[in-house]
Amino acid sequence: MADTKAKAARKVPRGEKRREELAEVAGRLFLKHGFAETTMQMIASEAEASKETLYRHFSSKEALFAELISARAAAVAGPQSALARDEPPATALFELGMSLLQLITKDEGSSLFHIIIADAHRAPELAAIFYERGPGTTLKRLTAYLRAATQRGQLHCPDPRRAAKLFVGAVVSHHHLHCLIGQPPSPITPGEMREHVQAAVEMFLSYFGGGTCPAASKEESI
Amino acid sequence: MADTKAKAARKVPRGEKRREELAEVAGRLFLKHGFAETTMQMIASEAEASKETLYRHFSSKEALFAELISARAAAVAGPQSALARDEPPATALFELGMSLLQLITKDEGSSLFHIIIADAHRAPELAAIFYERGPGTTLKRLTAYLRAATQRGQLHCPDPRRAAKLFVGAVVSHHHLHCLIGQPPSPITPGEMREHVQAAVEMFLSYFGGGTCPAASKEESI
DNA sequence: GCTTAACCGAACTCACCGGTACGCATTATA
DNA sequence: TATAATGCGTACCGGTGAGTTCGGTTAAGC
Repeated sequence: MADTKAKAARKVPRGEKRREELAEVAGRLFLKHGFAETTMQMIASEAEASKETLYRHFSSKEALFAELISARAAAVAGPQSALARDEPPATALFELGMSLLQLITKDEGSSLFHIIIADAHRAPELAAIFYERGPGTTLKRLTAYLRAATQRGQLHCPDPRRAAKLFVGAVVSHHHLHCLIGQPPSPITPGEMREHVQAAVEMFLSYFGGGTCPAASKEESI
Repeated sequence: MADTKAKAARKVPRGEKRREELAEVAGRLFLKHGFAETTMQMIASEAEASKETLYRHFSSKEALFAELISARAAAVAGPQSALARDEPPATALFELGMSLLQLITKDEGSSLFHIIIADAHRAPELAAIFYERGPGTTLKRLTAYLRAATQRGQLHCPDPRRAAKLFVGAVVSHHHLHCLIGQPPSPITPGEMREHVQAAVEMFLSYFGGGTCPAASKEESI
């Protein structure tokens, strides 16, 4: 008798479990539609809950949003394992570039950026958290890697932080803008992605390379 | 008798003049607060007008927004005179980079980007117009310049469009992100800006340079 | 099995905003 | 000076969404 209706079979969990369910649904909707276009009613309906339950677990829409977004901010830092493994520059940079580009063009990453930017004026502290955990962390890791590689003699970066900005920018910028604005025409093939990253790596190494790169120019090696 | 009250002195113009006033105020507010956070009442009050006057001149909020934003989109393409003058690559790229960076960090440019991105989902056709007149135009001009310079033997860019993306990205990306997110810590000094652009130019020329640049590497000059 | 806390649905308050209507003042023009 | 257009202030309509309330229901713990 409890199973006759299609959706009646669901056993509704209580407490923490329910909270997590709600959070998961809310996160999905916020990423998909943005803050303003997502209503508390939408979240409740999608989770087959009532608004009261939602408000019992989260004090306000603002609080819910902040909790979810800041929890996901770390995802934008990506794995970047190649930097940690101290691979040679050519492979480390290539791997980093690819993972960044994939992150940005993937739905989740792009949406997160999109939302943070759209709501930066309304929730600046959230934007700061996002930057620190995401792009800021990436930049710091790459800077550290470049500094270490320079000390090892693999690279020649007198200002590793600036070099890091240049590399990341060259790899990411154009496609990032396209994703943020909503690119209809160019879905970016994997092959195109590899070519772009490869070109950025070669350009970078031609200037900052210390000898490992075959096409590197040897200026005065002071 | 008409001058006793502080604001009573103002002679309110009619017709096209009034329309331009309203448009100017609306544009300022839209750029400052975004589409959703700007109400028609705010615009009317700020212009010392009434809502009815506003609606007499503009059919809807949407139409007003679209008219203003698309009119300003061209501003993001910038002057880029150095490219047109066929200057040597080192100076042309430096000038372009500086003008882009100034544009992006300036209030107006940054806000325009911000709004377009925030409302890309609601007004995709507006985003498309913006991209085409702004960044798209810049990219096309730079690509054309790089191709011409390659034919002149000043550069070696087998794929000028990709090279253009790499250069623009390296110059712009990091600071652009900061401005979009709302950077509290780094207002960017003019000196820092020059250094950054200079570094990007040198990196670019070390890979794509054809001989004019003093620090350029000479590979095979096919 | 009984109690209790969590859950549900639905209706409600409150505020805000886009857009409209109306009555009156001001200005340009003939 | 008469007239029509334009502008102003205010009140109003319709809709929407955040957050609350309440009576009834369901699951978990003892």
